[in-house]
Amino acid sequence: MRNTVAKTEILNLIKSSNQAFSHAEIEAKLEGLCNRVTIYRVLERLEEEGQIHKFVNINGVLKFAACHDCTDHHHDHHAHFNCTSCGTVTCLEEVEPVYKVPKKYKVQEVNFTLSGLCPNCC
Amino acid sequence: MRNTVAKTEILNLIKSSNQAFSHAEIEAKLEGLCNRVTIYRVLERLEEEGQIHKFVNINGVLKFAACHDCTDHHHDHHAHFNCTSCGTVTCLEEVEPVYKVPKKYKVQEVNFTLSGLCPNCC
DNA sequence: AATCTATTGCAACACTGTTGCAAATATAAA
DNA sequence: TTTATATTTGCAACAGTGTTGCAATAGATT
Repeated sequence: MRNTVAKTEILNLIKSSNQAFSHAEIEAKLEGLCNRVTIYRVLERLEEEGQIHKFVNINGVLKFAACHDCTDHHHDHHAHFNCTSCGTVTCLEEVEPVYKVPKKYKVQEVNFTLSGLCPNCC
Repeated sequence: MRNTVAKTEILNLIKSSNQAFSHAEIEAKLEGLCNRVTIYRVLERLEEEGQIHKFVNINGVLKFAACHDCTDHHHDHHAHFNCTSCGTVTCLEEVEPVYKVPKKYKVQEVNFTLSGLCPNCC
């Protein structure tokens, strides 16, 4: 993947935080640095590179967050916390659910999103 | 809540299955019985009544499914399985994740969605 | 049958995300 | 440094999901 201003800025933004960002939030932070479509495409490539991972928040919106212990692709199944008051979504890297599914299902991905009040809003 | 044809049909549809339905799927099954906005509003009321519960699937789309052991509101935290091949979403009533979150977070809801291949698509 | 209130249909809208295509630009090679 | 080329970008247009206001309709109760 080529090095471009858009890529650098978006990656810096995401890597600098343990929060997950939506496309709209990234667009606001970039203040017109690039077109909105470009943001979608950069996010797609960063995910393919394994630098970020994406998931759906409780409102059905895609969120993007930095990968810390991933190699070429996202592989851990940590939980995310979605605050219903301030809207922030945080990676809970240390929280992984334990569960047991009937063998007839072949599980490939896991979305485990908790919601409620974050420490700031409690 | 008043008894209307739309309410009856939508509730029958959802209760007759252990699958979760999206708005679009319900609209297709009802074959023009009522307006699409009505479907959204009936679903909203059925959820308030505790007859169905809703959650977001892996594509960010709302899914609605019957409540079996709920009283006035949905309160269990069972898993859902989203098949990436046929798109169906199934309630796994017997699967509940075990996890531990730092006390500073106040968890109110849980969305635990597994995805991969369902028994039919394996 | 009359009344009141909940429900419905319609139109219009906001938001999220995607696609095709031409123009611009990063990178590697000459 | 210039050239070549494949990637990236901007633009316009679009599809899908979900929401709102308002007037018309239809349950339920009297």
